[in-house]
Amino acid sequence: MNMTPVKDLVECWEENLRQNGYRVTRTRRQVMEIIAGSSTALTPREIYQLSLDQDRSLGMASVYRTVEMLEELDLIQQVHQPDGCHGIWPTVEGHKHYLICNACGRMEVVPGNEGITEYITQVEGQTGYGVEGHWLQLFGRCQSCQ
Amino acid sequence: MNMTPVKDLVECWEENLRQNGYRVTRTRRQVMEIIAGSSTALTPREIYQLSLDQDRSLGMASVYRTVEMLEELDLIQQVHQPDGCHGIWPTVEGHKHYLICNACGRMEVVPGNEGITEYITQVEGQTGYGVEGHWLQLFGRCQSCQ
DNA sequence: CTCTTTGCAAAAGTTTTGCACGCTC
DNA sequence: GAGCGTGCAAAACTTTTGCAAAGAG
Repeated sequence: MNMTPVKDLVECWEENLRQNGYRVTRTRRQVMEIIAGSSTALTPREIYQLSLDQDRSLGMASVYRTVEMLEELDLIQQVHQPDGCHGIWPTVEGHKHYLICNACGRMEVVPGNEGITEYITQVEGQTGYGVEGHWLQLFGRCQSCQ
Repeated sequence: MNMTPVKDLVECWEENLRQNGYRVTRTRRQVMEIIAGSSTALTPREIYQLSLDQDRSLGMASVYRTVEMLEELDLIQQVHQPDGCHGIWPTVEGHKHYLICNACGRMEVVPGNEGITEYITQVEGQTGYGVEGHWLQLFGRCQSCQ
């Protein structure tokens, strides 16, 4: 359901970096490719570990700094996983509904629908809150883990 | 919207501890009261800090151990907050829909509705996933922060 | 060539663990 | 009283920071 090819996503991010005055370096590209190419949400440590398989490995500090920058540009975000840990995942425009497999960790993005919008309006009326954003995560088993 | 008085909630937890063979100690009661009495989700450090105001303060290790035990018994759970940090919050039976104020951090629990259930069925049909659980968090501003 | 970014290593912060003593049951 | 639970301090791990050297524009 995540239709964007990795390469396009990384190129889009690189463009975003340039426009915001950041340089596009080998290190940053490496981090972006690992995040964009993963089917699970990764921790900084996992990004670092994955870089060890490549011809040039990253420094932990650079992973943290790059992740911080990407978060600031709103290109990635942290998601909460069933085990209570954070993971890093590309930001998706519009509704943020994630579908996460409890067995293999695979994550996908699913579109929202009007039912959710109606529900939010209903909650606003009942509570007096002004709802500015929402975030839905569904946990289950993907087809291959059933 | 959280109707359970703190005292009842803590008593219910204590009962649960006993039934599972855990002892009810002063330390554990103190941690439970802090968590149950908070209107925001707390980190272990915050629980520890709050205990410093009391006549007897807790050890960090006991906070971690008590939190771990309460999580195991499914009496509390970690929630993801707008700033990306974890916080500890009492588990609510049934649907887990949280409403969090972006300004003051106040958290409330809101009931679900059929719109959500329909939505989930729709996603299952479209993706082939078996959805076992879901988790909705709404972010906004509570009445006093508007 | 300038000035940002990197990797290393050290520092700061968080979480876990071992152990002797204290407190529930 | 028996044995679980506590607090302390040390260890393990995670995240941040300072700085000289490397690399992008």
